[in-house]
Amino acid sequence: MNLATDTRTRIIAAAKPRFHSRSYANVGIQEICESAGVQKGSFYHFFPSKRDLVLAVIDEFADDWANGFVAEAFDPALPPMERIDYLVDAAYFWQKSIKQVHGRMLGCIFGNLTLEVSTQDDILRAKLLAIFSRAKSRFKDTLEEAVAAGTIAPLDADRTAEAMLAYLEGVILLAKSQNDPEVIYRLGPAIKTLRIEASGG
Amino acid sequence: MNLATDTRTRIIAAAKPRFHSRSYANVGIQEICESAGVQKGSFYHFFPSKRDLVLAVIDEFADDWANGFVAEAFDPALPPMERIDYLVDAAYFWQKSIKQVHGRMLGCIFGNLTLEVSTQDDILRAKLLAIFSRAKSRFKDTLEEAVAAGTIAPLDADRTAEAMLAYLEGVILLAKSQNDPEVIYRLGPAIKTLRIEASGG
DNA sequence: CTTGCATTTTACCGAACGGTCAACTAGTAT
DNA sequence: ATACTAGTTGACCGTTCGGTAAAATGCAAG
Repeated sequence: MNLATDTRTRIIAAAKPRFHSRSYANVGIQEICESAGVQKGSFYHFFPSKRDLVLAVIDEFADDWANGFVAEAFDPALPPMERIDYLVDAAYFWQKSIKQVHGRMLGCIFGNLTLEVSTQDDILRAKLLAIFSRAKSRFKDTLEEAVAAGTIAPLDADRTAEAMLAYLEGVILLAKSQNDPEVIYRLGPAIKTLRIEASGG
Repeated sequence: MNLATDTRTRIIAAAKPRFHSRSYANVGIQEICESAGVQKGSFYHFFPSKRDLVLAVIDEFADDWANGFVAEAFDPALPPMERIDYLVDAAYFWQKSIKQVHGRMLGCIFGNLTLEVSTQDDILRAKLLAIFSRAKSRFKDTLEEAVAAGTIAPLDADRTAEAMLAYLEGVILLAKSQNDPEVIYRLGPAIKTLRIEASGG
């Protein structure tokens, strides 16, 4: 059972950087198996299909984030709006370090996959949507706390949270198009200028 | 020559909706040829490679936009900031009509392709980057005009333009993840709240 | 010692991939 | 009439795709 778990783990570990740096369609199962030192038959013992693999990969990336930068950024000890700054900074430094190692800016794997597969696979789309929903909730809670603390004027926290998430994804997209993480540094802080007013009371 | 031009045109016409609704890697040349009623050998008479086809497809989409909604939106007769509203509205209505016909929100082809291929093909990335650069310039000119007219307070027009473009792409990404163009309607107008202050005078 | 189960190996499937090639057709210019 | 050229055809290349099936292996419980 230890070995088995290890095989599954190795498959996911081999798949993660590949899906991140290329695309879903462009990474083959054979390549993943070779890199993980696993036979293809073994692969299909653990994953019914390629889609199930990418589902597991998405979960791992989400966990990495949740336990890493996101946990640091949304630290209740920080003043609410500083958490948002922290998150943007984290995205910047992460992309920058990836570029230093890999030579390219890889962007956000959730955004990448969303644009590639969400018209073709509703299960994948739903999974990605759930990730974005959680992210939005973090922003929303933070905004509500900031309003309660009087740090910012009252607003529609739900919509503004969604807008901020959109902006962050858009900034990373533009940065990827320039292969330059400095775009995040340049544009990221403006996330706090986004506002959607509360409607009707 | 008329017939030849027609073949090339038919190939591009067949390719456009496919690249838009699926992805670069997921659309094969064979499928495009079948849909266009063209033999594969004929395809390679007009396009040296698949990449050259998608380059031509990108150009056509860019022309469609430039001659369509963009020309309407950035009408000098409109007050500057209303042009930005117009563009967001245009994106909304376009995505909505695509969804009505196609059943799905397809998003922005430039954003889609950027996230899919820009780590794998620098020529495609450069082409996409050029498209984004032009879009940014439109925003920038508009912002400068608005500042000159006193409609908005002075700001860093270049960076704010880039931020607005990023936001628009991000909103479309999020809308695609929900397969719901209403996201654009909901979040789009907040584009005007984005501001990056001019640095150092 | 044996049964049973999880895991692994190996060979294989049909289909699709991007791209090539030589032969052929048709129109045009000399 | 002939030569040249743009366009078209259809067969073909080797490779890779996601996925399957059966046999072999290892291990643990009865």
